[in-house]
Amino acid sequence: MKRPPTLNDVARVAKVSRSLVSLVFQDSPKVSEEKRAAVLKAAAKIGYQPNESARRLKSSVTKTIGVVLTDIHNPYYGEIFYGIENAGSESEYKLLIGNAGFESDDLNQRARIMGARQLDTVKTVRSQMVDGLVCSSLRTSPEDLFIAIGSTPLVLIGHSTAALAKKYDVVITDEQDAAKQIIDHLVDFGHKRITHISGGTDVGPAERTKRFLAEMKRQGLSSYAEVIEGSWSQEAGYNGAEEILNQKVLPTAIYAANDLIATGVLAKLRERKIRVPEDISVIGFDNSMLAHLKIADLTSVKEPLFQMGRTGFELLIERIDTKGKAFTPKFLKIKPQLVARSSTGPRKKGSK
Amino acid sequence: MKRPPTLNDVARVAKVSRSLVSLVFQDSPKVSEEKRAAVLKAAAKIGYQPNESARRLKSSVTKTIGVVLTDIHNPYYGEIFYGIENAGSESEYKLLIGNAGFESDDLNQRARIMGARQLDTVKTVRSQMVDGLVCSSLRTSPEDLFIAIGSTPLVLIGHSTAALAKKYDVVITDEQDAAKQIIDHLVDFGHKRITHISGGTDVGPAERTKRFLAEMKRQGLSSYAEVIEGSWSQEAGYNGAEEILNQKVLPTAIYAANDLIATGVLAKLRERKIRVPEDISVIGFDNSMLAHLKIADLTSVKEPLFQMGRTGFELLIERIDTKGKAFTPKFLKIKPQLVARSSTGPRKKGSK
DNA sequence: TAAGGGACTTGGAACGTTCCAATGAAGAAC
DNA sequence: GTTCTTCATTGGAACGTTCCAAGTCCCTTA
Repeated sequence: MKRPPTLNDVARVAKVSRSLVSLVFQDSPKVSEEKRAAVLKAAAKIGYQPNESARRLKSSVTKTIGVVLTDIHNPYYGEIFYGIENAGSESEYKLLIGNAGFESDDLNQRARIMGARQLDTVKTVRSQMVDGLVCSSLRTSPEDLFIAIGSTPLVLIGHSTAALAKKYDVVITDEQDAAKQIIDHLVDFGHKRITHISGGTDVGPAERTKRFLAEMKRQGLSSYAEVIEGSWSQEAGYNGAEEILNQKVLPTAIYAANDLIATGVLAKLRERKIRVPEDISVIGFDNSMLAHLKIADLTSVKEPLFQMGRTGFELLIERIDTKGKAFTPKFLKIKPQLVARSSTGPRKKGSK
Repeated sequence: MKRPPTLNDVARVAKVSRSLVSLVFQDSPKVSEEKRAAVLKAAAKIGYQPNESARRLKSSVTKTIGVVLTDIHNPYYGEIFYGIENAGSESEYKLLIGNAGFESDDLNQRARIMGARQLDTVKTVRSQMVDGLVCSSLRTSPEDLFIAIGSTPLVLIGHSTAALAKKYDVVITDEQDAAKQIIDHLVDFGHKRITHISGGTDVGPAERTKRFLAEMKRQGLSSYAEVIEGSWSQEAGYNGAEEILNQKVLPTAIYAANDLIATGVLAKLRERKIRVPEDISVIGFDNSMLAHLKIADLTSVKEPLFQMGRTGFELLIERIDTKGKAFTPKFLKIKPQLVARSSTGPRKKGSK
């Protein structure tokens, strides 16, 4: 059970000093080509791999960024991570991933448990000596976070509070612009009577509902706006659509708070033989793979998750490079993008 | 710009020795309650967090398992990770995640690039001093892997080759049983003429096709079996279904190599006003969220990914605990589970 | 021929832990 | 009252790296 080879082993084989080997692996320009080749050859021969832990321990700068994801299982965070990794691969930084766990469907539980687990994950990742941290949708209390994070630079993606935004950079979706694009798209098709099926009363979905109402008001359509409270599930869409269809005056368009809800709406409409988009237009949110499905072909709004990941990473690097200097935290809103498909179309003639 | 507090800082504040503080954080039983409380209090006061890098460096046993995922972005690996994490949280081990990148849609590229990136990731993760490694769907060459991995215990999940299975434990889906369950399910409904739309010619999908044909043969239905070559996309299903519908004699059931392909099939059948399951039964594979959708409601086979993750982790721990002893690598096949929904039903009367 | 300088190379002292062997203090046994 | 045992506590030596200051070598230059 021999231990893995170390710098010393390489040095012995290559007949040079420990320090020289270290320099070679740091890509230092002050090593002669001759020695460099000898070292590399010796390293390959005995299968040497630098010990990352030792490296981290010694140097104050580790060229490593910690990424705290809320739920690897969830494609939403996967997409954000995609953006982070994409920016990361263009830089000299390595990424260290920490997963906070798995989001429960029970929303009350979610906030409570996730907050604690996220905090643990932040601590764990930070204890590995990273130069900075990117966290997605953190829900910990600000005080706990301040202590856990110390002076390590931090960027938040996708969720924030006033207390956090005061100290750290934040990158989030521009929800106002999303609502504007959605309502504009429907209004362009002549729609007025629009019903929103919400994702619930949690902070995120509530914000979405609020923006919907604000945008309808801006368009002078307040009296046509209606909201049905739901949840992030297809059942919410299915039941919500049922409720809508039982009304005397039907809306001509339904805006579901996410794609999953929208598929529930489609299922109900299909069951009732109501044509989409001829009778009713349906619009979703996320532009997830569900929207892409030919059996759904859903108009949807693409949250700029990839872009948010990229921007978050870049912001962090900037913060690391200027560490120590005073700064005003940035609060960036990234604009989403509406993707039109066949589930939306002109308002049915004769409808009110 | 002060550095984070260390053991020494805690020791100074608590007025004890460095070693004592270390013992407290290792939950050693030989520390008096009195001192333990004092240390913990001091640590909380100055916000001490053990430095994981230093810890890893010193101890030969790190109680950390490295997990190499092929593509965090992909729910398939997410589900495997879920199982690993679930087993991990019950143990005393921490998890360190490495992501090999993102699978390209181009299958040729995929194998080549992914192999290299996976190898890098394995090296990176191993360089952090982990006690063992769990890897999902590795596609590296065995020789490279042997060198990169050294004597670190390793378990492979989801994919393997003869050369790898000779040295390492492997956990994979029981594809034969999956084929059996699918054909049994359809035969029970009276189906004979069954067409398979494959996922392509890569190792994984080819295996699935092979199992389909073998199972049809076992049932004495070889002459009714047909295979249409496709890919992991809804277009493959859409076009495959088109091809099927242009035939003189239609199959009474279509077995799509995964759920995404199956949704393409559904889209085409719906377009042609062919009823599912009354006219043709459709069955998918993965039991992904697509199968759950009310607009698809697809009978599908659930790959035991969660279970595979769990089993893989447990196997690894076993291997670590008996490290140094000779062993015969295990090759475990986990049985999948068929989930019947409304896309399959009795064979249409009068069809051949 | 000696001094100066550039280009490489090297030893030694950290980094924050763990672990071993050694210490001291207290009680138990003689 | 001495010796033995047990227990909690401690100092010191690693672990594999990096980084600094200090070489060494060889080539210029006066």
